[in-house]
Amino acid sequence: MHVSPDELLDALRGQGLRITSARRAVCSVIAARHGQHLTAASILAFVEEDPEAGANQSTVYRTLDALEEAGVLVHSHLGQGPVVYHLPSEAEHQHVVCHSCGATAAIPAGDLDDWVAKLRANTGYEVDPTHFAVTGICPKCAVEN
Amino acid sequence: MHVSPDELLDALRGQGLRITSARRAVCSVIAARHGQHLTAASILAFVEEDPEAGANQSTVYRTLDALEEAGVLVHSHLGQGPVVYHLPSEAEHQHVVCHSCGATAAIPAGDLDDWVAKLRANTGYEVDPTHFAVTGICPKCAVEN
DNA sequence: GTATCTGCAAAACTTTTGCAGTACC
DNA sequence: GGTACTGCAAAAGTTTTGCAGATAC
Repeated sequence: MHVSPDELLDALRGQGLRITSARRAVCSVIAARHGQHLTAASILAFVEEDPEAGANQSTVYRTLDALEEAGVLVHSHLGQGPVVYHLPSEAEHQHVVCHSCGATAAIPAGDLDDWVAKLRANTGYEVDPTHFAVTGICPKCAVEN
Repeated sequence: MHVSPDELLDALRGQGLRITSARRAVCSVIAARHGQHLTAASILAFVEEDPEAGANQSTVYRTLDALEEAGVLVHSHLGQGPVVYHLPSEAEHQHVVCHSCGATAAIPAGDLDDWVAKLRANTGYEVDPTHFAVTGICPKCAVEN
């Protein structure tokens, strides 16, 4: 449930990467907003808010890539918009996006375990069903139309 | 299995839209390449190949939107790249994209029917699992790593 | 005749890249 | 000290938009 910036930084260190103030700032933002959907743009905005940290857009993207490479961050595609980043522990859910109102909901990913196993058996593919959202119509919009 | 350009054009007419040479050209391309994954860029390229038709990029996008609005075309997100367009009858499958080599495979969508029903019962969402692809590792890349 | 459509060009949006300078280890 | 990292600015790739002129009905 808790993730400290240090755990993220350690993961970078573990890859032989250097610890810089920009990376510290990005990791702090991610750890502090644990559980939220963060886009690269929002991470950049939070980082820029901190007067004594700050990081450039490209540095943010490069840091996010490094964190994914280190296995302590994952991203999901929610729709046509930008990618959102999560800590892997939060990835154990699937996103549903209403294509009418844009609302998103989280649904358990465990329901798909059987399907994933079947797919592995039938096709050899090992899939991650949470990487992309699923579109649909939310109950509210279904009633209205 | 067969879709004629006229069926697509009729759908546009049904929405009170006008039939123009640009729309005719786009519909012909889509009907002719039935079963293929078409991006807006490839549709544009095919349309431009026809010396006596032709359409501008923005017209192609606007026509694709109109066809989706009319319910005779759908699009799927295969990954980070551009969106691909299908006729709805072809949408009854799910795409798996290997995040290592980029290969895509089609898998039956019917396997997800139970999950879709469960989701409807539990959350009220009516989802379309085929709109987004699923990422995974293909058997070949799994062996190599 | 008139509302709709088209082409053009430019912008919007997200992400990537090249390069010269800076900072970590 | 040397390699890795950063910032900047520009580009890349896809999609959208504004607007003046053309076209379908």
